[in-house]
Amino acid sequence: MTTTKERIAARLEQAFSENGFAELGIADLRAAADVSLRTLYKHFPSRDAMVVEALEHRHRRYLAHVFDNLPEDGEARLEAIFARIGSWMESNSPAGCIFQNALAAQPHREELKALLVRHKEEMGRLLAESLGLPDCEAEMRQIHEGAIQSWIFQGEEAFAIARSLTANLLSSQQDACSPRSA
Amino acid sequence: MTTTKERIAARLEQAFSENGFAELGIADLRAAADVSLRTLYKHFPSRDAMVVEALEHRHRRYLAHVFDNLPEDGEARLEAIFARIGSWMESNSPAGCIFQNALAAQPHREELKALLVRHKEEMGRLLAESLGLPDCEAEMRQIHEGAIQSWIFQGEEAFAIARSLTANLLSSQQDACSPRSA
DNA sequence: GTCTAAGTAAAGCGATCATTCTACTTATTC
DNA sequence: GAATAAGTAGAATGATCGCTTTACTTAGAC
Repeated sequence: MTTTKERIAARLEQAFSENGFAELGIADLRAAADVSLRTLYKHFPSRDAMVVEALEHRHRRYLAHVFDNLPEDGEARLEAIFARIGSWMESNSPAGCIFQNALAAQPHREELKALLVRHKEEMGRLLAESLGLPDCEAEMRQIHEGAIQSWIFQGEEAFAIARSLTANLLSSQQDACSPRSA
Repeated sequence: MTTTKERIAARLEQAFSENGFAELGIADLRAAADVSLRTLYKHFPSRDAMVVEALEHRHRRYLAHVFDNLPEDGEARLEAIFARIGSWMESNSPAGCIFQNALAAQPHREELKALLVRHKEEMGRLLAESLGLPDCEAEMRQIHEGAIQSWIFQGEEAFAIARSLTANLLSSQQDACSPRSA
């Protein structure tokens, strides 16, 4: 059972991801949510709250898409992860990472920055964990970030490059990943 | 001699980089530019044009900051490049890459996307060239992107990681960089 | 069958938006 | 010293903004 609020959040997420956070007014969001203005404000007290809930919804959906039911084998897993990220961008992110886009629209809102940081940290943690690189969270965070942000101008090639940068990382630092202060 | 238009463009660039592109109205831009409304519109026919000119100004200034008078020695050069990018972010980009932020605010404006692509491609080209990796433009574009976009949540560590990813790239592919379809 | 909760449609609110316009000042040039 | 160009200050415009409110409908629960 999906509640009304969840259904609205899903539609808001999609609307924001397609059009960014600056151009959509309440009238547009209402139309995208396909509810009356009164119902919209009943579940979300303000436009700012709609942004937050859309990001929360996005976070859950992205993690599930990338990490649920990954293959056991290490090499196949590396392959699968970047393939899934690629398919996500293709079908869900025509304008890039919506956490970055939300913060770009309101750079002084600490709440949005906190959501961005939490999202990116969890991605780095799960990526490093999934690939057996427990000491390379920061590296994986950064390769992930480079891949999805480059996708806008690099296209699918971005994920092949991310895979090869990750392979370099695996072969160069099989034991320790930390000596970055060199 | 700097013209009035250049002086205004520089101030608009700074205002946009500090506050993003969604929250600043014409009144704010006028105040940041420190000119009258009439003068502002005399040099820039619309708010959209102000955004474009600010990005053009940014592009020139960033390239000069990163690539002018680099050391000859290869290792020192690698060091210097990421140090300069780091100092740029520190003092010029409190909210991240303004090309990405401008497009995030108006994702359907092809003009802004074209400016972003041109900027990122030129960065990849000059980075690869400077580091003696002529076949690794795409890789350097992506490492650069990962570094500056991670800076928001990763801080200065992002540039140490970018340096080490670049070092991995140098040692793994000293001759050819292209076999990405593996 | 009445009560309550949750929904629709849409008018109204004051504020703010980008842009244009009027009236005036200052500096330079011929 | 008149003409021109480039500047200032700020009022006016009509559209749009986020949000609230009124009036009405629908569907179960007891």
